[in-house]
Amino acid sequence: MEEDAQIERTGRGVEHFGALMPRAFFEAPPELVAPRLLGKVLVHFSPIGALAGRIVEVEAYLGPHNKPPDPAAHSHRGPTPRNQVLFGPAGHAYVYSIYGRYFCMNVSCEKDGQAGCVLVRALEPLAGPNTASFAAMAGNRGLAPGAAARELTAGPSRLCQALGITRAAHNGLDLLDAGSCLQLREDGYLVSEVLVTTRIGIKHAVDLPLRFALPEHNCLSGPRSLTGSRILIR
DNA sequence: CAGCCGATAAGCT
DNA sequence: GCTTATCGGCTGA
Repeated sequence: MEEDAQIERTGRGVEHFGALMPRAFFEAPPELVAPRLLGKVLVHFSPIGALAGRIVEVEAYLGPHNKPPDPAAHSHRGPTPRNQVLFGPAGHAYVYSIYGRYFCMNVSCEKDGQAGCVLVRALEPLAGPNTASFAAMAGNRGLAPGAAARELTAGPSRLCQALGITRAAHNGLDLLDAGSCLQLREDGYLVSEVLVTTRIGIKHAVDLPLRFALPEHNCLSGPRSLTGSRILIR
């Protein structure tokens, strides 16, 4: 079973999810990386098969070198055992547990030595209804195979649950390595317009416009009343 | 649909 | 000892 996942992540069929993303894409400030990460594909080559989603909502968290600082970021007070991945090279997974029950996944940004990351807040499941992959993601969430897509992956901890992402298995993994079971890929999906709002669920720096999403996508998390401005990218 | 609330434990001071 | 980048169930409109 694990062999199947090994074969699938490097062998034929993997190109279905597009090409591995380049490291340089992430060696930049998170507020620039975050909007451009929308539309990209997160894949987990799990023991039960490939589980994937298209990124539709993210938030940027800035490293302590920033002026002004970002007190909402885990890296705000410098390196600790928990957040050390954020101070390492770009393109790695920072997975942490929250409220004792859930996980959230970030992608490290900036070059080695500097912190900064993008929190993945929502995905669109890359598997249609009535597929085995969709049923597997629903099952991971404790839902019936016919559940709505947004019930699977709208929310940072929901998407970790759906894809089977955990701190023990995935924290620190290189997301840009063909041998990793967790990867970021780009398949040519084009994003032209991005919704910009304040971040969700934080107590500090609540007014910074660092949440980015595909406008009116039905898999977004958070209150629908949260409005913001729109920007054009590329 | 919006708003409130409790669960539950790691991480840091 | 206190905080917390969440979720799901409940209430009331």
